Amino acid sequence: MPKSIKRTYSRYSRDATALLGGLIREARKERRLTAQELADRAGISRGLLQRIEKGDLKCEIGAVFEVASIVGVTLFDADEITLAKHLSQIKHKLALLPKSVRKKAKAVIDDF
Amino acid sequence: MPKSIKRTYSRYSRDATALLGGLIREARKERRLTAQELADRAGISRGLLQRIEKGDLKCEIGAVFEVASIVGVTLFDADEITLAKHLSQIKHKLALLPKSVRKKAKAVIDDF
DNA sequence: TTTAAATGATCTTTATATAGACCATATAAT
DNA sequence: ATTATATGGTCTATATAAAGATCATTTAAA
Repeated sequence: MPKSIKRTYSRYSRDATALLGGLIREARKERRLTAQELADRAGISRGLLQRIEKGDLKCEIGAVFEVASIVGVTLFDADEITLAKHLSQIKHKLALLPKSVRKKAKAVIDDF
Repeated sequence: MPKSIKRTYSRYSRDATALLGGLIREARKERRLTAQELADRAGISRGLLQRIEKGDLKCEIGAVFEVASIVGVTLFDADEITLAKHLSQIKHKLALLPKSVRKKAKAVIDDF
């Protein structure tokens, strides 16, 4: 990372991450798990769980999804079977699409 | 990070991340954007976009959500208004919950 | 078929996310 | 009210994610 990373995030990204974190926190409390307990189960530190629940955009998605699934917050509101089905469908559809996206070589000069 | 991080991920986390990446790739191609173009728009490198589309669990969630929203892949299948509403609802519900989770001080000895 | 472009992969450098420890505060239960 | 505990924050060391460059391969279009 040569130049320091200063990403900008859209409102949607910020809201979505904050909502996900809030849902996780709510689900954790409903299940009466302490932050430390949930962090242990997910194999992460308590500090990272705090950031996830706060909606910090700079957490790795794997850790977020792991915590979410432990407390029952599903992103695709899908059970495993449905999720796997969606996954195979996507792979199938992607196999049918062109492998690479090509731009038109030249713009059409249509106004002479 | 004293000890090297070797996280384990559940099948759900892996599938969900892979599905999300696949949906992003599909949406990108439908919109006829090259990987470089999408990466530029999201303010990330092409390499990171590649990992996101492959379903790499170790990408920051902010970058993933940003890319997803650019190509129109919504996680909460919610427009911004609905998302904001959910967000405020969550905050409200969290305000009503106990601030900290407490364990019962002592186990009940119920078998004498 | 030819060719230019898109993709996939690898490597290096550097910024940074994370673990783990610590401390202060808040708070639930006694 | 007291007290033990959960939470929130800070700090340091270190593993690692990301940028950017490069190269090979694939592939869509001419």
